[in-house]
Amino acid sequence: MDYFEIYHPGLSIDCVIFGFHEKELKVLLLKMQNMDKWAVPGGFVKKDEDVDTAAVRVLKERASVTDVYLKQYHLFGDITRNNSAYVDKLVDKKVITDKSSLWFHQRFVTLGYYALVEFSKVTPAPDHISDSCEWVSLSELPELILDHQQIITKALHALRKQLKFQPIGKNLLPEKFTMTELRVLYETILGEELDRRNFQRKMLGYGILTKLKETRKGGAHKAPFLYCFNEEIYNRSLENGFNTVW
Amino acid sequence: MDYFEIYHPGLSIDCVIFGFHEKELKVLLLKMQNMDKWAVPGGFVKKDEDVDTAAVRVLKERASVTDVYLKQYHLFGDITRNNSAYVDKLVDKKVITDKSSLWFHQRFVTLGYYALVEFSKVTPAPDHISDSCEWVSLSELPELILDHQQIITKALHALRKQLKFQPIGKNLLPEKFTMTELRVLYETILGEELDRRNFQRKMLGYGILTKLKETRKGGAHKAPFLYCFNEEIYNRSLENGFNTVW
DNA sequence: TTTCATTGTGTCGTTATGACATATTACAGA
DNA sequence: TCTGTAATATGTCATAACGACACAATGAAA
Repeated sequence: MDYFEIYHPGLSIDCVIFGFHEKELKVLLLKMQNMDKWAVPGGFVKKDEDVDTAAVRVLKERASVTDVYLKQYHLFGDITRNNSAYVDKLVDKKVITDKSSLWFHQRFVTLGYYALVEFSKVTPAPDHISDSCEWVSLSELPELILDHQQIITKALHALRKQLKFQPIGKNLLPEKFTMTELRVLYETILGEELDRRNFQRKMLGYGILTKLKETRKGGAHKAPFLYCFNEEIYNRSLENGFNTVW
Repeated sequence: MDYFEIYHPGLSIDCVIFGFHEKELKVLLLKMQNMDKWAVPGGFVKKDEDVDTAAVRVLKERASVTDVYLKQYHLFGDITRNNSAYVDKLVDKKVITDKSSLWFHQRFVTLGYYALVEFSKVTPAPDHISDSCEWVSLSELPELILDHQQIITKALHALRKQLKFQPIGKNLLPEKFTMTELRVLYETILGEELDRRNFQRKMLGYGILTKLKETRKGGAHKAPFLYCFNEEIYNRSLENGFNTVW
């Protein structure tokens, strides 16, 4: 494969995939073959491809993830994000061929996207250049290549900022969910506890939720009602934002 | 000049420079030599240069603007932003040489920055490849090259979003200003009127302003007090944001 | 049947907000 | 010098939003 023919030079894409499970925010990470460091799924932009399209493709190719909320949040373009040493190691471990190392030795800027996906809909599977693919808690991040730690941190901050004035949850929760599950999602992203009763009042005030007749049985306690998002109002709020803040 | 030697391939930078004058939000535009369309000041990223540094350099080289608030807001990477036709015209008009046209014919993605500057501190002056440089009202934008219209529109939206939960004004207003001047700035950016009295109450509530003893005389009316920003609290609010919204 | 954990709903005092009234004052013109 | 004008400084008031918290309801387990 001749990278130089196919791909836009010096530009890569990295996708921070967020999932929510067991009261924790997780990211989907890959481990390169024979390497001991992890990475966010990434890839390159084809010469005749929109960058947004490339991001969707990368998600699909490298993490088998489709149908997600995907958002461009930052271009990482510091000169210090040099991967020469790393590339040599990749060549050494035969993850990439010596011939293609010329491509990888270029200086790259990388465009960061974050994706919100429903945890249960993703079956982590390594692609042909990774030997593992796993959900990892944000609190237990392993050692990451290059500046991927920073890329994840900045994605989280961007997500928090978005949460402040836009609805969130549609791609992180199953179709039906309880108010508590939604609140715990907010608490997890924000990293702080929210009052159960006030949260409900405020959230219902936005009108983005539809209360269902069903309840979720199973716990040794009163069965909570299920909710789903009102697509129309949800999407309108995504566009216009709330005029309030968490 | 051999662009291929010096610059990072396929990556450009465009800076939307906002200034505020006579109750209007303006942007600084350049007109290329012998061309009838205008452009936002832009440039390329050197191979050994951080993209943020490149943005600062571009501002300085092309618009003689220094000491500004500068923020990266979006990478424009659609394949439709093709400039082949435009480049041919540039060659035709001898704005660029035929030799360097190879560089310009590449597909480019462009990184958008917006800059906030104090109107009076800038003396628009065309650089060596432009034949004019002017402040232009957002409401009276001339015909622009490529997708520069979209680049400006998106910058304005990003600025509005920022305004919603961060202080703004330090780089758009002179050191000392009246409450009315600050409010009119907000009104201009938001595109809506705000209640004079409620604005003052809310703004003072943030604590980012220091009321001065001086007043601005000159009008046939009560002289308004002058204010300046409390640097420390202003900067802290820039970091953390307000927990409220305009 | 009792207990427990968690949910549904409501209250209350405080603060923030939007709408608006009134007093103040620099300058212009009589 | 006095008065009118235009804009500012400051305050009031009713309402809405918010944070803190109380208590009843209910599914399942003991």
